[in-house]
Amino acid sequence: MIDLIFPDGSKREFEAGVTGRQVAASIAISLAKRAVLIKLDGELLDVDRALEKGGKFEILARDTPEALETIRHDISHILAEAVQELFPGTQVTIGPAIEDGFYYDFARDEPFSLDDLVKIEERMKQIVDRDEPIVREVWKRDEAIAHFKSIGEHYKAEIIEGIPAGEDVTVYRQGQWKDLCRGPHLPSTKAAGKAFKLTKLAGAYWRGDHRNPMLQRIYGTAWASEKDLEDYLHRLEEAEKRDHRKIGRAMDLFHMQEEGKGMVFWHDKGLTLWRIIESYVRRRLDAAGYVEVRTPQVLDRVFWEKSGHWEKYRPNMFVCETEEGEELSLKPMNCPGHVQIFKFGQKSYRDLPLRMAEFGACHRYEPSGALHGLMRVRAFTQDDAHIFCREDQIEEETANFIELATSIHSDFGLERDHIALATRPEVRAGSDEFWDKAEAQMLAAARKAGVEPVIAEGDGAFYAPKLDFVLKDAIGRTWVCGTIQLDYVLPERLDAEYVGEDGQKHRPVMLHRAICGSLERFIGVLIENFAGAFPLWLAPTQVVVATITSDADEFALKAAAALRAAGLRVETDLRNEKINYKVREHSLAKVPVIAVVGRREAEEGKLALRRLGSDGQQILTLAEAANSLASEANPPDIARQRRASAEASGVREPG
RNA sequence: GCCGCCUUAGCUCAGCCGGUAGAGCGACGCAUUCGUAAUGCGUAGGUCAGGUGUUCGAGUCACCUAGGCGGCACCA
Repeated sequence: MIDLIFPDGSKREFEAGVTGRQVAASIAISLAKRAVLIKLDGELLDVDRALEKGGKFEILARDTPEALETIRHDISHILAEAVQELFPGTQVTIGPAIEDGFYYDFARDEPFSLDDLVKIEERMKQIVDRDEPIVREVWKRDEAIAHFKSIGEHYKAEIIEGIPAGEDVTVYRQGQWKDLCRGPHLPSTKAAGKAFKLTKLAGAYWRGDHRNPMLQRIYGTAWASEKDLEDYLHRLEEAEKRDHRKIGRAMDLFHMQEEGKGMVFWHDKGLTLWRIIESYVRRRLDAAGYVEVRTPQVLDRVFWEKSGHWEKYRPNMFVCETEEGEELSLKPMNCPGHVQIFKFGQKSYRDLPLRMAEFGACHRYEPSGALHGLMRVRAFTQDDAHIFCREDQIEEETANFIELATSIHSDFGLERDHIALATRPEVRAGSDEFWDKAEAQMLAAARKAGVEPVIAEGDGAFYAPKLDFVLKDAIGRTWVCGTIQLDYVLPERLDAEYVGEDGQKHRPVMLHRAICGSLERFIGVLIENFAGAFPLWLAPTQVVVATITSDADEFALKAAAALRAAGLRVETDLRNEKINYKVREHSLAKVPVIAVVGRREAEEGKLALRRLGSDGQQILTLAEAANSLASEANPPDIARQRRASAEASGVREPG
């Protein structure tokens, strides 16, 4: 007999060998019908699996997250079955559930086509209709290897060969088709449902290693219901509309072209956005006690040899030669330059922490396949800084940085999803003791700032752990913006030192940190976050003064001048077009405020303000409009200052 | 870099079985002065990404190159 403990805490005895479905039936027939999986002591099992031991027991229906993942996994198997039916000779490899769906990797000489995808999808639906029972079988490891080899499934055989000898393996059978799989699965192909769609064809290396052969991966999405599927496809469409490459062109922010792969041509509107961001960040850094520097763009090879980049990073560096035979490299990063400034003259412990910032233009030769709009480029500007400090200052500096970065991200409307602590990678410099210490320091600093980081195992830089800021945008997608990395290595390599209280020379520690990451990428993220509809303080064009008739031209020009004098970025639209047309055009261009001027406004000296996304209007005098828009257009840090000083002066006032 | 797909007017896209280039938007011109998301008419605009080949004939077929897109690998 075995004891099963139900979620409500009640306990019941069952015969050993009872199945989840039988247990469910003992409670209610309807429950047995709905049951697709069970959970025993946290482990997911097939609903028809004979239970050999007792424990905490839960019956899962189709609408649970666990079932959804299993549905996706089932459908990847159905995909593999369909592919092998339609394309005999294709070898299967692996096919897991992933976020929003699943994929399956196949080995086949002939590439699949998009038309094949349609056929495969039809066949998959037939397999679901066939209602093939999905049955778990336990095989001897060696028999399984022999079996899969005999049917020409060499990748499968290789996978099983990785399983320790003597262990049994499980094989799931659906109809005539079998696959090595740990499970669990739903009871039959019908249970997987038809709320799925094959989405893309892609290449992927066997076992994720570029030295291995390339397989063909078929991606799909799968959901518990048709409605969820539709919602997902709709979300995809919405995300596509936000694509920064599309919006960047539509809003005339930037462009890229063939001759400058991975390089951005910033147009005036895009650069306006850039300048706003840069000056905002610069103000925040000034206020946080940073100094700003600028270091050379191109430096002699000798320099990079000393820093270690020539050896480690050479393939990613843009190198050039001069007539005189010098070999130079564009800087791929700013750190070695900053160390030179630190080393210039003598530094004392009194100078620490020294927070050295640079909006540093860097060039990296990224593989062509990695380039992606503004998100991954070859020429970019980091909002970089290095904090030179003593070891006992690491914690406080890191905690302060977390606060600063958090505040800046939230000013840009980006919510934090989590902070990741990236720990020691497999290939690394330094002893385990060093890593224990460094990881503990970063963890303590995060906690000091009130943050519990999510551990990202093995994601650290080769020289030290780091904290990465994972932000969430308006539609829930996450982006990594901002990082802080602890570095004991570079100060050592480049021989940076300061004189301590004891009069002796000491090695400083370096904290590499960025808040936006690269300005290019950050602007890309902002474009997608706001779908181009920037808040007033960021909008490249804040106000368009649009006339209804040419009688209002003179006043419109006067109004535009007055708004500009109040510090706003203003354009005029005096074209001989209907106001409907102008409103539509500027709305599509995501201009936050359209100031409409007709004969009436011109006579009364007023503006009719129309906000993007609303059809109401606000009639204000020119002076009122200039005042209220100008104050609304203040960057968040300046707005806070104004509020604070207003409050301070308010306190002093009597009464 | 690797696998697959794509590249036609400024933009978005049609173009069948190979027969010599189309639309909408935009631009420009004219008319229109019209109160909150598209006024009408007209005009111009193309070495069909580049190259080589097959063919009487190539936007269309084949091959090569480049760029883009989707993944993979990469992102010290």
